[in-house]
Amino acid sequence: MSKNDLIKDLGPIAQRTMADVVEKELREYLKKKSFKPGDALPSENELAEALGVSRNVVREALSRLRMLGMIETKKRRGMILSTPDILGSFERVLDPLIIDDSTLQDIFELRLTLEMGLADILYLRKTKKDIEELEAIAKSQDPRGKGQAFRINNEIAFHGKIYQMTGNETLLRFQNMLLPIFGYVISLEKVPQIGKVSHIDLVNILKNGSKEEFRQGMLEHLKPHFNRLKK
Amino acid sequence: MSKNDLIKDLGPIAQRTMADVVEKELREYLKKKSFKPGDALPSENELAEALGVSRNVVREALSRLRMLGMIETKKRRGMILSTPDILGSFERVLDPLIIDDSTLQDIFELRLTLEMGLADILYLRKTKKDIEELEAIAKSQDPRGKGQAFRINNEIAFHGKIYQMTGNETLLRFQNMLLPIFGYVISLEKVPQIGKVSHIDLVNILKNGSKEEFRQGMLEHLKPHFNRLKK
DNA sequence: ACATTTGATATGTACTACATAAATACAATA
DNA sequence: TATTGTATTTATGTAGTACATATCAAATGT
Repeated sequence: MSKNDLIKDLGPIAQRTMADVVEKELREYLKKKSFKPGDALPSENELAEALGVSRNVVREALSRLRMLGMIETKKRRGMILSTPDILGSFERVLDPLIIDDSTLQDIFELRLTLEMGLADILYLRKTKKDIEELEAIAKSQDPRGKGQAFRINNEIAFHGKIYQMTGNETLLRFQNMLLPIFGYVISLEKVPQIGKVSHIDLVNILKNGSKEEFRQGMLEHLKPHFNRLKK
Repeated sequence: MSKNDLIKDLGPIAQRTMADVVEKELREYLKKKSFKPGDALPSENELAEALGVSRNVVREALSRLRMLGMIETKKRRGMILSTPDILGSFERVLDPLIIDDSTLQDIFELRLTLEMGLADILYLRKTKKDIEELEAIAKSQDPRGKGQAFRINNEIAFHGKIYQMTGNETLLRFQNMLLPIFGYVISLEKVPQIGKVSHIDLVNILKNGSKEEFRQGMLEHLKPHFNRLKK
């Protein structure tokens, strides 16, 4: 039996450190006690004693929760529970360089999916003012091209504006975080492909067209990217 | 001048601890050195000395990176860089109870957006076998209802299967993580609303209908949720 | 050549010590 | 009385030491 087979069957034993255990323990503790944001937590010493570990270990666990924004600490005042920024932790990890190819591809598709699903909420919330701003962005795009950098920035501005028009702050931030990865995957292609439907076309649809037309237009706009997908 | 005005003008000073700084420093270090997964890192002592902080602080920072899956540590062997599970950290924070209402609403909309955007990739990858499995799930739903719990589980199974059919592992996991929040927001409503298009209808469209028909069907299916959205 | 022992090394954990910030109480002053 | 200054206490932030443990590598023995 080869070593690889063994690894596959057994796998490495995930040896958890005390910090891992304490982190989990604390998380469950917070949940069980149903603390609300702003509530005070026991002191580090109390936690250490209660858990039977050194204050060191407790601090490592707390450091993690602090990074996630689940708790805030103030000197003397102690620690208080707070509402985490759910995308904050995401942001830290989202670097094309450290993510494996398969996941990169998945995220690429995730963004395409979002883009295609936006129409309904977009049509619910779009305002005249927003459309005008979007139009300004679309028109600032010189058809003869001002170089690669400008084109990419314009692309980002346009699609970013669309997300912003949904009025969904989380969605906007999320897509902003996905951008580097999207850009990275695209950059792997040699020849930049451009869809038949331009930004200006999309703006015009937004002005006069229906949701379905917009969705169809977006699909055409993103066609080169969809064509890239593997079956 | 009122206290609130003062807070608005000045705001609290965000005091960063050494662990915060070191975490950032290490992250940039890893990036700059362009380490690849598997590469060995300097020891804790070396890092502490180089940064001019105690090993304690370094460990708190490393503990965070370890939680994110960016590094793995083995005794004596030292630390190695690894590819983080991008959704892992997300999972930790995604609890309806600790997320503020506005973000909950955003995530609710995010899932609706995904659902509406799935059609293209779904039609690219769907197989006959998958559709049969989906049909089995849809048919297991007794129209007279077997109680709330069953209905919810069936709902989850059906939509989960659709995500799985896209062949996008990240997307599937992502939606699984969004489920509790989706469920939570729905549970706030008194009367459960059901769309005109049923699961079985959707399966039939998948069998014979076009992408656009599917999207329209999904919209009808999710209509009650869309109606809930605020303009 | 192979098995065993030994030593060195990096992480994991514990403990101590002290600086620092902040809340509280209390005294002092206008 | 209200504000300001001072002292005390307390919890976090940081440093440092010590040691257990696992593991790699080299030395040793058969």
